[in-house]
Amino acid sequence: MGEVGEGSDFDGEFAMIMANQSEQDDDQSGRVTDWVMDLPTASELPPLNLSLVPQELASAFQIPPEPGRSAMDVTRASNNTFSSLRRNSLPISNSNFKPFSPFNPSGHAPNHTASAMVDDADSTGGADDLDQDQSARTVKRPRLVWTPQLHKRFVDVVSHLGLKNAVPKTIMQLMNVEGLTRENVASHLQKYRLYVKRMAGLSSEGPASPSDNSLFASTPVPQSFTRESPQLPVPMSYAGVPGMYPVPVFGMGQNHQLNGHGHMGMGMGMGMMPITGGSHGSGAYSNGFGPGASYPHHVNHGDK
DNA sequence: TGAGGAATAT
DNA sequence: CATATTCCTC
Repeated sequence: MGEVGEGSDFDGEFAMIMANQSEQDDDQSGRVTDWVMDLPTASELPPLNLSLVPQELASAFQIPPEPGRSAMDVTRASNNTFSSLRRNSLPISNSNFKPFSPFNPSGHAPNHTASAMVDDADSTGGADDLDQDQSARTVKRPRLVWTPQLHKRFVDVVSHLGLKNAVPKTIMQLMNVEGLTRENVASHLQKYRLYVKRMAGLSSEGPASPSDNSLFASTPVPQSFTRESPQLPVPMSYAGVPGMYPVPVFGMGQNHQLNGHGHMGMGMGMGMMPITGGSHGSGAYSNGFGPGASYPHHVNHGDK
């Protein structure tokens, strides 16, 4: 008996990031380049238990005040949904909240939490056996859907890294979104750059096509990009709440091409919300989802 | 090797 | 069209 040396030692990076926020090192000598360390501490964590539903609305619908929800609960819920969406066979360990790995990114040894699992010491007779090795390999990931939220995070990270340092791997790491692969980011980045480039050329030129329903249109591109500024300190309070990272949304497995107008059914958003406290005028929106329709309409600052 | 990035593919 | 995958170069 004696298996599992490291209890929870998945991938270094992730662990590191989380460890940072966990540590109470207020050592901000002003040299910390890693804004990651800027992550809020446990005491600064946005109220997870904040009700997403306004009290008025809640009472109107007789919605009982949300039960105490801890980060763990939220995360767990997300994980639940997530896993059930893809396969539903991942026993969510309700021990600690951390970016679990629903599947491994690029062929990484699956960290066996080892618990109620049979230690398969290479079952020789597994010739035609059911390949339950669908853990990660052999199984194709569903298409990643870049929701406005995800994209927002993406833009935030990219803008903070600077166009120069914004490379897939780094972006992926800083986004720290479970399930996000380098390829995902690379692909998106490619398109994003294209968009930025195109926009830069038309900076203040050409009519803004009202058809800009593009995801990109929803998230303003940092001027530093369209422009050519070295690195203007564009402070941003990144609200990367450890433990409840936005779960990437996936579309349907394969076919389904969505015909021009009319929206497809699916509609699952992420359970995030308090990204960017809203002090900085970076994004502007903080809506909690964007499946069906969200952006086509401009933000209405409350009703006048 | 592995990663970035453009070119293709689906 | 939005992503994914491939291909090529460093």
